[in-house]
Amino acid sequence: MDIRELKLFLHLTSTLHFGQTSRACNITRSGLTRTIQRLENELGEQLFIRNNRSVRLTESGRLFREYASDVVQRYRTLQSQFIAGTHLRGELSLYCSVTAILSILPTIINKFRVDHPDISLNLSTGDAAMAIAKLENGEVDVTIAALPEQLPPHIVFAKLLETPLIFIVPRSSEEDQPSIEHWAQKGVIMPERGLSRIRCERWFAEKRMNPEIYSYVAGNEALIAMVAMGCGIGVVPRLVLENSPLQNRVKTLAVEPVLKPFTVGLCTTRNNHRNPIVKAFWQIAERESDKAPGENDEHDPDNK
Amino acid sequence: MDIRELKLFLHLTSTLHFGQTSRACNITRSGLTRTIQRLENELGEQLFIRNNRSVRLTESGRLFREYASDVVQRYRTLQSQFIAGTHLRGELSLYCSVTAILSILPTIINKFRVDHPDISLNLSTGDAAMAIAKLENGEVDVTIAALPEQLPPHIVFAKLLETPLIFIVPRSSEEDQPSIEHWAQKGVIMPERGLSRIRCERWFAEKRMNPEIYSYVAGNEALIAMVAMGCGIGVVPRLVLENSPLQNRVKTLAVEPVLKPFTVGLCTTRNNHRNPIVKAFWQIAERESDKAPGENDEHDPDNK
DNA sequence: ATATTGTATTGCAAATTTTGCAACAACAAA
DNA sequence: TTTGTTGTTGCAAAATTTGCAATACAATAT
Repeated sequence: MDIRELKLFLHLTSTLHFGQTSRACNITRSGLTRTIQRLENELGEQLFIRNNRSVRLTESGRLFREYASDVVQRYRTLQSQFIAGTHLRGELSLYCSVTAILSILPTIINKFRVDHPDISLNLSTGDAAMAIAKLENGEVDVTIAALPEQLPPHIVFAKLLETPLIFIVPRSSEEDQPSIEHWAQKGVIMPERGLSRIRCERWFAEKRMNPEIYSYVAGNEALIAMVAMGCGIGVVPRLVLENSPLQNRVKTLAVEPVLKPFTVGLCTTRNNHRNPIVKAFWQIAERESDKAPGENDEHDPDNK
Repeated sequence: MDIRELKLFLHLTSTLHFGQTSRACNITRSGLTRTIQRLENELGEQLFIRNNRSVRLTESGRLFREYASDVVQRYRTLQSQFIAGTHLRGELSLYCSVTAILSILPTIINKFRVDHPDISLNLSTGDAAMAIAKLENGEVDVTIAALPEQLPPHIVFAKLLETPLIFIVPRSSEEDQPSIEHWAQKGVIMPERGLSRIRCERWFAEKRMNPEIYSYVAGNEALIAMVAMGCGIGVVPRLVLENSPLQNRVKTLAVEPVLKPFTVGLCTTRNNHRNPIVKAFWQIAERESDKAPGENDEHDPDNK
């Protein structure tokens, strides 16, 4: 019964929906089921009354929610106390994907600079695919980037937000032919590499489509530009599109099923995670993302 | 970072001694070391400054002690709330060894009867060696008895107190010949079976002594009587001796090393542990034993 | 100096627990 | 009936925790 499990429980009490909570907290549905079963077992009390159609909190569940919420709150306080004890001074190097910079980063950094004026931030940006490598060879302390398909075991990850991956087409195109099949024949602008590419290819593969690749480009901005110019259809995180100067030159295309969304979060190595400066940053980031949950969960046919 | 680990940490903050805490909490020293390391790792804060000679709480440790103590306290409250919710009514069957009856049981039962007047208690006593079996075949709900050498995995145990196992000899014996060797030659009154017998035999084996067995007896009272009558030397839990009407007819013999003490505690099956009536009893028992820690830890060369 | 004792830690393998995937079961909607 | 959604479970892989034995280290005794 650790903090993580309490958080899972709390989230479930708010959604009353295993699927939603499991997606929001990046755990499998079965994992969540097992966690709840474990809690119920340890407490010897049923927390939820549930069948496959509805989930309801029991009276014991309500008592336990009070408890869990108190403990989580108390734990946050403890962590602040740890940090408050020492005046931090030094340097923190961050590596971020563009998606990250456009969303949660400004809020975090503002707060961080106020709380820790004597820590100088060293921010670099680049391909999210490099993030883990940069952590591993010690080039940076923390990264904010999309959660990769496979996370190495010695890396700690904390989700900050999620943003859907969407198809975009030129705005000026014929209104009467919005089908994916049509566009896939005309040409696809494919990301040179990275998660979007993997997800995009997998999506076409699952649809058993064999799209015409018009070109490979590196960087989401470049991709949007290509699409805006009418070269074909492309895939970008919605967050990037919303912040692009070209956003009104393209329009999104609804597809079924949706692509697996991007999960953006903090990453660091287990070792770094103990560094007080990193801890301070981590804590602020988590707190800020809790405040502004941004775009969360929704849809995911096979639940990751 | 679950309740058990917090309790271990709290105990260690009070003893500042890994050996003592590990013995008191029935865990190996290495297990305790690992637990503390785990906590420190998860928090990213050093909790104790320690070398092989001294253990000192750090500032972070003090903060964490506050936290741990709050959480443990809050957890107790939660459990009371669970129980307070329903008025319990029914039956609870208990099986106790004599050692248990003589020590903690009266306190527990008094409290229990006040808190749960509508639960009728069904108390039976007998050989501690039968305790586990009686749980397994469902004859009783809970037992209070000495911790056996090997605890089956589906049995839950909660330590209540510890009492040393001591050698006793007739009081009227010659004062000038207190050596074990001498007595071992004169004759040993051996328990017919059970833990005392195992411990006693092991003790002689480790000393490479081959004592003369005068007789085998069943039951500690019988054993004390035999010793009092001058038939030889024997072994009993101190708690039993202290409550024996014959206690001034025998005297204890200090030996080196001491025998491994008896650990008396609650036992039930995992299943029973979820039963509300059992939970109620369990909770009161734990609370009462915390209040009156009785005779705790002390000596144990090779740490169990 | 050197042995001895008491104490915390660590290597290692065994035991236990947790996890994820895939299959399943239950129920509702089409 | 079929289809889709949702929570649960069997099973095996992965990760964690545990205990034992060995080690490391400091203080005391020899």
